[in-house]
Amino acid sequence: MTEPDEVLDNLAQVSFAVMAHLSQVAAAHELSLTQLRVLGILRDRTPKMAELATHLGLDRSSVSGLVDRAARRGLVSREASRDDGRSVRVSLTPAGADLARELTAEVSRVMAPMTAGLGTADRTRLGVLLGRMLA
Amino acid sequence: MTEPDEVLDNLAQVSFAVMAHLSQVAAAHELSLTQLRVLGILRDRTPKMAELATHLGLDRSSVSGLVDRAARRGLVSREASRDDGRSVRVSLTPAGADLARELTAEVSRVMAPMTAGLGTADRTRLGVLLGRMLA
DNA sequence: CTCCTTTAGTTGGTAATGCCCACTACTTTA
DNA sequence: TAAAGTAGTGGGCATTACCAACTAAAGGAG
Repeated sequence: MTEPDEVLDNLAQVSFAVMAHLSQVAAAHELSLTQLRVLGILRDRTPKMAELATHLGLDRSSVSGLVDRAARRGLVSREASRDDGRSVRVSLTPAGADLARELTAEVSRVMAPMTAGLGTADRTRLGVLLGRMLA
Repeated sequence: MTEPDEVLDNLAQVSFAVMAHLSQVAAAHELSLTQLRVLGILRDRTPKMAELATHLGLDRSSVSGLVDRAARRGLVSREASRDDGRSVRVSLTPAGADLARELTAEVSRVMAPMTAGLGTADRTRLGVLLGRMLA
């Protein structure tokens, strides 16, 4: 086969499409893709800055500014950790949680067409296969 | 079920993992994700600036600088279109083509572990399902 | 054939991203 | 208690990507 690898190629292609959709939703709310991601992460977590950085695959200093800007918009807040005077926990504000919910719904809506061509069974199968890749 | 949508959720998750891998390969060669993408696109195309912009989902002005920087590194070149004195065609230089090949191989290598947990049959099935989404 | 409009691309200005490095402040270890 | 390590911030930098304004080249209407 001359194919570099069809699965990986398709996977990359689809991933770019997903990113385009996510960026679109983010942009519609004046957010960057990273900010959208932050809100998504904070939906079910309250990490320290360093943990958030690891999660995002970014430098700590990058996350500082990121959280700064999100905080300035009233979407997240910092709370000093009581057990460790150095750390800071980041969490969603009520407004941030509202926005996160809204974004989640909108992402579902925007991404839905991507799997529209698959039948119910195939959709499920895809979900399982993707889930297996995350393990 | 409280799940918003497992398929889409997994898809987004996997997509971020893919992006992380691609970014990693790009960074190893002092390239941004977008630059990597440009090289990938130019592997089998010689688009005009506007076409490249559409393909990337970026503004024309963004692509100008992008191509500038890639050209400064000797990876791509601009050629004036003969039939339309306004357009410019972008193509890979030999060095750019070499790098693109190398990047392709490296991406395959880096991404391979993602599908390692799937058997041959499931791998193929996944490829088909993803391919169907691109149609 | 000349105007007028449209299209292709670049430039300049701005905000955000994300890196590295240096720094402060608080822990932990020795 | 001193030294080493860890958490987070801030400055400096190049890049990214937007918009708006611009130049140059086609295309259309009269």
